[in-house]
Amino acid sequence: MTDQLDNLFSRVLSAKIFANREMMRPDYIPNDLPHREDQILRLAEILAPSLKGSRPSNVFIYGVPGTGKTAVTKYVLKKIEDEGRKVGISLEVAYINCKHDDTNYRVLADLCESVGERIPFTGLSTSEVFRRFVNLVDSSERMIFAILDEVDALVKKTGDKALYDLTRINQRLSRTRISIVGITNDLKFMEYLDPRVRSSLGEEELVFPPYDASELEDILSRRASFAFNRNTFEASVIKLCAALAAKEHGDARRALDLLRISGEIAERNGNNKVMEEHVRMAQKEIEKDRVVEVIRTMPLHSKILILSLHLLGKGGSTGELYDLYCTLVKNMCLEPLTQRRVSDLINELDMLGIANAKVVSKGRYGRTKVVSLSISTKNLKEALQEDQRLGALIKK
DNA sequence: CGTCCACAGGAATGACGGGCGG
DNA sequence: CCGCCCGTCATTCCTGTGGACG
Repeated sequence: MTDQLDNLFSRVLSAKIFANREMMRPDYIPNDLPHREDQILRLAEILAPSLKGSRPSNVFIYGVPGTGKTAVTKYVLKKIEDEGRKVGISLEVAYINCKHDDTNYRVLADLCESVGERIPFTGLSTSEVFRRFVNLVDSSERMIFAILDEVDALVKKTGDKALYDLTRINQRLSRTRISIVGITNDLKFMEYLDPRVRSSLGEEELVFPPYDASELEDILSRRASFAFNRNTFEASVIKLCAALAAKEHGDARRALDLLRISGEIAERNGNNKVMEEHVRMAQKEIEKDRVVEVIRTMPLHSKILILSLHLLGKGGSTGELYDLYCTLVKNMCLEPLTQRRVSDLINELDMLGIANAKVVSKGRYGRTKVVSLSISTKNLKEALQEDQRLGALIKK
């Protein structure tokens, strides 16, 4: 054992692939954002009036995941903050990820906290938090930027009340000004909104197009030239990562993850060069980790449902699936959920990409949803192995 | 061309637990 | 400690519907 460990340590220590691994992490904000010059300029243009003490327009930013929306926003606001400090204007930036904080309450609570007020995790009414926020913020003169990242998650879940309140907040403030930057992955997001919110939130709009393969390649090679040591990767590796990510809607985050994990795999294997096969392994690993992690943390009934899906083999109607699920549940001496609830669970699985669900009409023999599992048995096994009873039921 | 199956999926409501102010 | 408000999960009841069959 000691030998093996020594061996491992020496391999890790002698690995010379990464020069600066931090730069490959998804939350790293680089100093240059290639192919986003237009957006940077445009956003800065919109927000710059804050430096002269007037309230900039609210901005709305669209773009599919991994197109640099968050990075550009953070980058520009950081520059503006710096500049504000120089000219002696107090600017505050509240960054809120609405996917993580997807209730009106938590968004407000986060806003409060970012201006320095501790708010109980729960317990107060939402309007009380709102009132506190207004009072606090207006106690002195300042400019606040509220960045609502992935704001579509919030609205889809709880409606646009919070947004409405926020857009109207300026009318209740006498000294402080708030400007809202909304970021969304959903291009049709505006349709969900109340027209009043739409017009005040969308004073300015900014679209981030997806990166194409050559842009991704450029981004990757720039980043890699800092993060990796010299001569540790082939140009073809970068090309492959870019191509794979371009297929996933031009997601730069995905591309960077892919490259980083490829590097890690190469390092783990004791190679001193990243090869194409490492990239392919990395892609499998990313997918596996995602799926396994998601399933592992699911509630029991969802797991049983997945298992039923697996046992059903190649697709089945909700009716068949529900029957199988019920017998499985009863065998475990549990009460089955209603069909209605299961229907929601199926949709959830579909959203997560674990299952495929498609409504099919069979004429007068009804309408149903044909569901099938879209993950490999191997990954399923790994995800369910913690639960003996479920794991044992997996087919060969 | 109307019927009618086998569900989809919306709305309302309830049970429950966490966490606060008082 | 109680009462309040919250979010989450679940149930019940319900209306809607694509298209093969007759």
